[in-house]
Amino acid sequence: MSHTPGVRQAQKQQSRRALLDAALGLLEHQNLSGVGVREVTREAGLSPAGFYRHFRDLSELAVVLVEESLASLHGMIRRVLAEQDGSEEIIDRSVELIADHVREHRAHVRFLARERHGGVRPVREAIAAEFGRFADEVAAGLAAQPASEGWPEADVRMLAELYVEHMVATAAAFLEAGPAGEERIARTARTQLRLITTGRRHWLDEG
Amino acid sequence: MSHTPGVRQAQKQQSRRALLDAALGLLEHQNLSGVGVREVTREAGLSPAGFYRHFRDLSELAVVLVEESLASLHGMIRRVLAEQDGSEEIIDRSVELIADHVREHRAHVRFLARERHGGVRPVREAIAAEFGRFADEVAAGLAAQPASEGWPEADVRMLAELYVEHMVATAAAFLEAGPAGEERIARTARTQLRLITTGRRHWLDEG
DNA sequence: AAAGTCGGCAAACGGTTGTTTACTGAATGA
DNA sequence: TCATTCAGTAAACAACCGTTTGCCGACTTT
Repeated sequence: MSHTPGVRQAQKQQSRRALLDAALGLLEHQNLSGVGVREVTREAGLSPAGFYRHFRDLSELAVVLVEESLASLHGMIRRVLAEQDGSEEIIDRSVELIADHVREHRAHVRFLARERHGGVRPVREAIAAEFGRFADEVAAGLAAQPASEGWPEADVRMLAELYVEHMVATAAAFLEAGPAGEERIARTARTQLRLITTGRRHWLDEG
Repeated sequence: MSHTPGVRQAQKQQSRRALLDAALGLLEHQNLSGVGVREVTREAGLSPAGFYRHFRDLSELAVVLVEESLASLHGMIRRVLAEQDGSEEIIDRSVELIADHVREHRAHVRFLARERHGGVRPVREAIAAEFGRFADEVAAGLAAQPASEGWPEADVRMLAELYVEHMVATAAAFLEAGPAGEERIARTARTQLRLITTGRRHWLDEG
């Protein structure tokens, strides 16, 4: 096989992917500050030096992981917002979606929860930035709902942030709980969402 | 000086304190998985071997730090709950207390936020256990308030967990924000608390 | 077919690490 | 006073670490 352009690039991408996957796997049980270049390359089946053909740094690799992790989360939030209003069913469905997401992307969620306040500045900032965009999107979705009529923009934004924060907390709780405690977490999360929604319905009545 | 019993113990406690303080200092900018025994002893002014006269492990030391960190937080929550009900002023005061606490115990708060989902199992579990006790205390405080009359115990508990989660999130946000963005964080936190409180007031009206 | 590009490798660099060992000397109790 | 305890030490251990170097050989372009 030769003279077919793109083989080189494809092989390189494959190694790159192997590095990213290996790192994500290791990060499920360790901190970013706890994994090393050698460890990652060992797991990926490369030589230590090979790492530097792809990333300058482990934190550079981690920033890529951040983007990938939140891309999948983004898809989820879009599905939630597509449905109508703050009704009872949409709450059940949201929590179920979060649970599914944690089951399917356990490593990504762990990584985000772990490094959100972790010791590596650039990674922390990347996560914060993505979460910000995330809240923007939620805010836009909320603003489009009838329940938000007459709401000041700032209030919509703070509600969005509250929802995002709650979603992250719920996802983290799912992570920690075994399949046994899953239902308990879900029930609590649903009730909390119902309470927040109650507050939302009566927000303009007072103050 | 001699023959005065207790000198030995006192000196040992002093070294122990030095180790704990050194570790806490280092943990302000690094992950627990990122600091080493040698690094801590160097900072504390001990020889590496000296560490093992006090702790078996770095994670054993960290668990002690967890307890110390939450002891100070405990004092804070007691002050908040001592005041009356979910009125407007108590919300302002709570957020102000959180801000103060972060200013005064920055290292402790950083440590908790960082290791809450960190890579060291025993530390994670210690933090989770303490946060649980914490929520218990908040729940007890809430149950004693008139606003909780007629509430099922489970609902009080979930409200307590929501408050605790929100408090932790707020504290973490204060950490990340420079003194400039502090007021923005505080304003958002206050509004969110007001919304939750609104939900609380109308909780029994529906559903 | 020849020349160039470049991803991956082995090896070496100087440095770090956690932990154990045998020891010293001051605080202790008899 | 004398024997004992024990916090702290220096030194050594083998095992790692991140990063750079020079090189090879398969892909790519001309």
